[in-house]
Amino acid sequence: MPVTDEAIEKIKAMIVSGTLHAGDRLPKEADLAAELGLSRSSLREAVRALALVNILDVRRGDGTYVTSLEPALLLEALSFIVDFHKDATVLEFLQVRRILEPAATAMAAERITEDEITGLGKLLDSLGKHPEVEDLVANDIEFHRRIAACSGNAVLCSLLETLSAPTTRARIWRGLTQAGARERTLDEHRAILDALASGDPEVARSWATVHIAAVEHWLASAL
Amino acid sequence: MPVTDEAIEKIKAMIVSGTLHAGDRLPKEADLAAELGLSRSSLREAVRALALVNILDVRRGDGTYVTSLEPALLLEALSFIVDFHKDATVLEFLQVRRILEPAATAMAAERITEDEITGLGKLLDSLGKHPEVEDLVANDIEFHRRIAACSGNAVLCSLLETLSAPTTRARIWRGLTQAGARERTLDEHRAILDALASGDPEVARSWATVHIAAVEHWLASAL
DNA sequence: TCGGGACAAACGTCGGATCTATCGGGGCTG
DNA sequence: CAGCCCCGATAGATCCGACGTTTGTCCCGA
Repeated sequence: MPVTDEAIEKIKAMIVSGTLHAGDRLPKEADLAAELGLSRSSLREAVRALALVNILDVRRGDGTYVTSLEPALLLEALSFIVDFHKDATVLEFLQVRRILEPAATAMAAERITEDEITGLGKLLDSLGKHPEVEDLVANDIEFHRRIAACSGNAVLCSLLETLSAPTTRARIWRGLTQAGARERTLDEHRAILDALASGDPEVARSWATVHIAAVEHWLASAL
Repeated sequence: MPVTDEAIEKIKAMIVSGTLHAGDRLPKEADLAAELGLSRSSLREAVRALALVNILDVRRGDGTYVTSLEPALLLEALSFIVDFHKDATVLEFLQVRRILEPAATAMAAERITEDEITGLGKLLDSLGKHPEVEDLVANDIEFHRRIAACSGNAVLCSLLETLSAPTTRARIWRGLTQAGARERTLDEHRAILDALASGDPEVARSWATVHIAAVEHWLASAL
């Protein structure tokens, strides 16, 4: 195994074992390199790799730190990976989203607060009656993101955020080509919000399912 | 932005835009470095980072290649990230798994073949009446993995595999401490298999839910 | 035709030189 | 005395050039 890979494993082990805690600062490159028994160049490769996946945070002129290691931060790196998937895989992502989103919405229905409901209402209101497709989709994403946040599960929330991204283009495309898609989206968002407001998980779940299935079916037939 | 990050973006762009296809070989380090306008050292950092997330495959003495970019391969990198999550987050992962696994099982019920059902039966039979906990958990993981594979959704399958890993220790711990947990697991696996064999998605889904909820409830009370 | 060995290509590792961003302290100024 | 500015120390950023090691290939001989 290359020394660089070894270094990655060692640093990982130091964090997982608790030798290094979240937020801790690593020894400077030269020292850490000596400690791990490799050159600074090789160590830098290891550090860079860990920085790409948000494990380490390198601050030029300051030092290298372990990040907070929060699920949201680490799962964010997943979006980098997802970017490499072409349209052919989008349908699979959408199917997974159709599984997670209704569940998250149902969970949110049981935990959401008055303030959050009010905020969601204002969010939907901020779009006019006849919004541009891009604005509609942006609003769509924000709407679902906030609901996911109310599920109380950070992993679920981050995962949904990541999975939603690659379907953005598909949603815009649909809004542009399918008649009635915009109105339908707006209506369904209202319905989801109503279900959340009345604290009804099952109705919320159903509307979320319907909402995403609409995109999914359109996409499946469009491909 | 550091030149290394730029290089990462550029290589990523080359792949996403189609300039580089899956399986393609990259120019040798020296040439690519010159092409991107940076030193070999910096380029190597970029390449190493992309290799960590399975975008690139570096073969010593041969060259650097773009991987197949299959969802399974790229999502595999997620496990590296998941390793950093401590027990506190395991419950959240388990909750997500409780959402996905029943859905995957239900999907599998509609697509599974006779051969696959037979194979699953043999898998369960391969455990004796009173298996060791480690063997039971290994069997458990394989059982669910095969079912997920039958869902026909590679993204879902990889995601489940990744999410299942961090809950392994929890499952072993449960098997060791909770009376009747082993028998219960065996019985539930049989029930899931029966539901799959009869091609009944809803029953399969329900058993899968029950199966995972059992672990979840135990873990929630044990923490 | 098959096998082995030598050669070349490409990645792996190293050490050091130089640049630059950041932080913190000391001194100047109001 | 408080606040601001400048400067030096620190630590990462980048580059360079050299050498080691592995792998793939081609050629030659049995």
